[in-house]
Amino acid sequence: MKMNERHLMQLAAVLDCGGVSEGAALLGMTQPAVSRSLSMLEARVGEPLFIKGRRPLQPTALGLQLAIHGRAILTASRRATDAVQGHLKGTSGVVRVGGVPFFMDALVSQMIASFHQEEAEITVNQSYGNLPELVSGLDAHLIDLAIAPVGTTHPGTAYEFIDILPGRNVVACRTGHPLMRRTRPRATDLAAFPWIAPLPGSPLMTDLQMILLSIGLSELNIRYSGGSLMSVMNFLADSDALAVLPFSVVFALRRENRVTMLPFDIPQPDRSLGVLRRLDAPRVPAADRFVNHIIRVFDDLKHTIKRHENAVVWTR
Amino acid sequence: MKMNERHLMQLAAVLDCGGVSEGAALLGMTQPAVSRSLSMLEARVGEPLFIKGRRPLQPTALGLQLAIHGRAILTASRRATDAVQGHLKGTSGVVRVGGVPFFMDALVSQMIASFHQEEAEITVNQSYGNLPELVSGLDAHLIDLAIAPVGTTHPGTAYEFIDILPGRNVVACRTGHPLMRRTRPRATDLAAFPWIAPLPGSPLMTDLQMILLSIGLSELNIRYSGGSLMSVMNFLADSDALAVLPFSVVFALRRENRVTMLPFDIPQPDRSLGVLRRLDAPRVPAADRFVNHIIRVFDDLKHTIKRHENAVVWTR
DNA sequence: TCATCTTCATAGCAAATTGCTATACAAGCC
DNA sequence: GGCTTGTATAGCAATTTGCTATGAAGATGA
Repeated sequence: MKMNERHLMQLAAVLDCGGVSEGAALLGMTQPAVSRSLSMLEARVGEPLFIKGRRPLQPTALGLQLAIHGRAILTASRRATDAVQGHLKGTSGVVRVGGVPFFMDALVSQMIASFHQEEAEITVNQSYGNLPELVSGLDAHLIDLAIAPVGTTHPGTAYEFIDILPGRNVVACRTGHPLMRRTRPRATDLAAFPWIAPLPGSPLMTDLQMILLSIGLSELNIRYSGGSLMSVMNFLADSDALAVLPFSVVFALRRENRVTMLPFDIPQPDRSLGVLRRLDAPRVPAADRFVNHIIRVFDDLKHTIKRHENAVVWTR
Repeated sequence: MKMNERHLMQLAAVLDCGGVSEGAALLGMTQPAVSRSLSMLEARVGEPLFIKGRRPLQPTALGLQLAIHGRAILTASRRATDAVQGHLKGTSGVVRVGGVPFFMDALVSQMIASFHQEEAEITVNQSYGNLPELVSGLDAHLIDLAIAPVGTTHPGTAYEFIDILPGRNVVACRTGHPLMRRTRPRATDLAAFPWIAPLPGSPLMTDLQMILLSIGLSELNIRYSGGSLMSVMNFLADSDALAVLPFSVVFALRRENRVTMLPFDIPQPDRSLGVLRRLDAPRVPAADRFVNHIIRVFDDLKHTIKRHENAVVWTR
C-alpha cells in the first residue's frame, strides 16, 4: 500500500487550508490538479478520505491520519529547502574543524564561541590532531579545514594554505618565577629547571630539540609530558618548570596572569600557523564564513599583540 | 529551491545503504533510476551532494543534511502506509465512541480497557451524551458509534442499531438499607425515603415518571440530582436514598458490595441498550473491531447475569 | 602494472504522471 | 427555484519515471 508522498502532502495542505482550492493555492497549483491527486490517493487506499456530500469538506478518520504524515513530509521538504538555502548562503550547516591541540584550546575555541555569536545556525565540530593526522582528515573529508602550523614541508598542491600567524615560540614560566628576577637569563640557568615536554608529535617537540642544540645541551630535565594545554598551564603555574610554547598561546592566556615568558631568545621555527583546506573539497559556505571569521580575529590579535609590545617597550 | 521529495528519499536510502545500487534495491528500483534522481537533485541544488571520484560513495556535508530530511520523508511515508494497513485491518486507528453516562462509566469503560488489552494500537476516544446528542454526534461524524438505550423512537433508517442488552431497571439502595429487611417492600415504603434523580435528559428520568405513575404517587422526595455514576454511588452508599438504575449497572458494581437492589417490581421500559451507527458513515475497521468486542463482552455479561440469577434462585 | 571486478553514470525508449484550461456537477443559500 | 461557491471530470501537452543496455572509472589482486 505504498502511496505517493506528493499526494499525502497535498492532502495535508487541503485539510490545513480547509478546502481543495485553498490547499492548491497554498501549494501553487490549480484546484483540478489537487482534486485529482486526492482521487488517486483515495483510489489507492481504497477507502474514502473525505465524507461525501458535505460542503465544509470533512475528512474521514483515515484521511485525518494520513494528513498527519503528509504534514510531516511537507515540513521535512520545507526544511530541506531551508537547509539548501542556508548552505548556499553559508548561514547554516556544519563546519568540521581540526587543529593542533594548544592553538585550539588557547585561541580557536574562543573564536568558535565568537563565531557562534554571529552565526547561531552553524554547528562547529572541533577535533584535535597534528599535521599528518589533519591532512589525512582533510583527505578523507572528515574535516572541512585544519588549523595547524605548516612549515617547509607543505603538504602539496592539492591544498590551499592561508597564513594567519607567523610561528614564534617562547620559553614560558609562571609569573614570579625565579628566573624572572634576572634581566637576561642564560642557557645554563634554563637547564637548571625542570621542563615540560610538548605533546608527542607536536611541532613544538622539534622546536625543543632545536633549542637544545642552540644552547649546547644534550638533554633537558623533562619532568612532565603529555598534558593538554590546561594541564600544562596548571603544572606551569604551580611549579618552577619551563615550557616551550607558542607566543600567541602565552599571549592569549596573559589575562589569567598565571604564566609569562622569559626574556630569552630561542631559535624560531620556519613555520606559520594557518588554515589548511583541500582545493578539491566540496564547497561548504559555512566553512568559508568560519575561515573568514578566524582570519579576521587572528588579524585583530596581531594588532593587539603589536600594540601590546609597543606599550611594553615604552614602559620599559 | 523547492526540490523533489522522492529524490530526497532516494538520497536517504542510498546513504543509509552505502551505495546507489543497494539503495535502489531497498526502494525496489533499478540503479540507473536512482542514479539519475541523484543527478537531478544535484543539478537542482547546484552543489555536489557526493564527493567525486571516491568509491565507497561519500556524501558532502550538504548531501548529509539533505539525507536527514529525506529520511524524515521516508519514515513519514512508511508510517502512512502502516496507518492504511492498520486502518484496513482495524488494528490501528482511532475509535470515537459516545454513550449515555451511566453505562459508559459502569460497563463500557471496563470494556474499553479489555479491548485495549487485545488491540493496543487502537485509540479509543470516549464522550458522553444522551440519545439526541449522540445522534447529532453521529450525523456530524464527531463519533463513530454510540452506545445508548433506544426504544420506540428509533432515530431512523439511516442508522444501524445493534441490540446488546434489553432495558431493565431496578430500584437501587445501599446494602443494609432498612427496606432490605422486608421481604416485599410496598410503594408507600419507597416514597418514605429520599430519592436520587437521574441526570437531566437521561431516559431514566422518564422511567422514574413511569414508576411514579404506576405506584400512584404524584411526586417523590428528590434529594440529590445531577451526579455522575460515581457520585450517585457514593451518595447511595452513604445514605438511605433510593435510585432508579439499570440492572446491569447495579450488577456490574456488585463486587464493591456497596449497593444492591430492592425486590420491588417496577414497570420496565420498552428500550434496549445497543450500538448505534450511521449506515453511510465511512468504514472504520477499528470501530468494527471495537463493536465486536463490545457485543462479545455484553454477551458474556448476559450469561453471567443468568448464572447469577439461577444461583440466587437456588440459594433462596 | 595490468587485468578484472565492482559500482556508478549515461543513452534511449515506453509508460505513467503531472499540470494546465475548459467545463460539468453538486451542495449551500437566498 | 435560481444563484453562488466550490469540487469533480475531460482532454491535452509536457515532464518525469522507470526500464534495459552499455560505457566509464575507481578498487582489487596477481
